[in-house]
Amino acid sequence: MSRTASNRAAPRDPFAVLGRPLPPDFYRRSSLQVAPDLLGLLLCHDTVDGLVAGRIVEVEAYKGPADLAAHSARGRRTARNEVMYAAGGCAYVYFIYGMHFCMNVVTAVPGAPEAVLLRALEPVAGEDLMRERRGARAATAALARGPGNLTRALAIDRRQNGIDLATSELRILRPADDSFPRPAPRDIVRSPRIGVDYAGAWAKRRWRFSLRGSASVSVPPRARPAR
DNA sequence: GAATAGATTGTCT
DNA sequence: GACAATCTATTCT
Repeated sequence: MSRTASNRAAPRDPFAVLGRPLPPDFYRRSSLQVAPDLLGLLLCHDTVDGLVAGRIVEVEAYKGPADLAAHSARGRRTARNEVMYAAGGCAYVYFIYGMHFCMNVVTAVPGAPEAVLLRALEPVAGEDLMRERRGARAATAALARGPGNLTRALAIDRRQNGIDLATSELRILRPADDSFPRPAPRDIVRSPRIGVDYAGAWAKRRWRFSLRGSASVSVPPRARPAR
């Protein structure tokens, strides 16, 4: 067959084998609705070093202005969190503790400052590159366990702040492979968010969502039973 | 196994 | 000047 014209014309899409982007409406909902729906999807980053992808297994919803744990609490709007006020579907990346980046998915409609923090992935592609970036000879399940480790394993930093997650080098995809099925509701665990004790009653809300049984979830969702 | 401290800097009061 | 949507190693029990 010599029908190479169309092949030549089509730009190579390194993401195509992994899955397809989500439609804009997926992100234009409350962070409380989007958060559990992100579980099982793929976060992928294509850089000069190679393509890396992981299955999202742990997230947290932040819903300003009411939510006092959110950067947008009480309607706070600064240069740092400005992108939270944009339309859902882009990345919000910020620097914390002098050494870590955290990545969020902006949700809801323009003007509603909501986001979902991505806390952990199970490696799916580019495991060697992830391990190289993490340095240590870490276990596979731990390569992107925890928000700081996730951004480091995927080489995510300020440069990705505000970019579109459907069209950029950093994307979220619905997996094409049947070996990554949509998680059943009973496999989604709700628990309080991590590291927001300063937010009082808001810290007790179970706005963390994780996949039951995943070895990559950062903090065991259930407090250890006392015995 | 649980608790603690140190690293290190952008952001906001 | 205080502190943060963290991680790791170390030091207790």
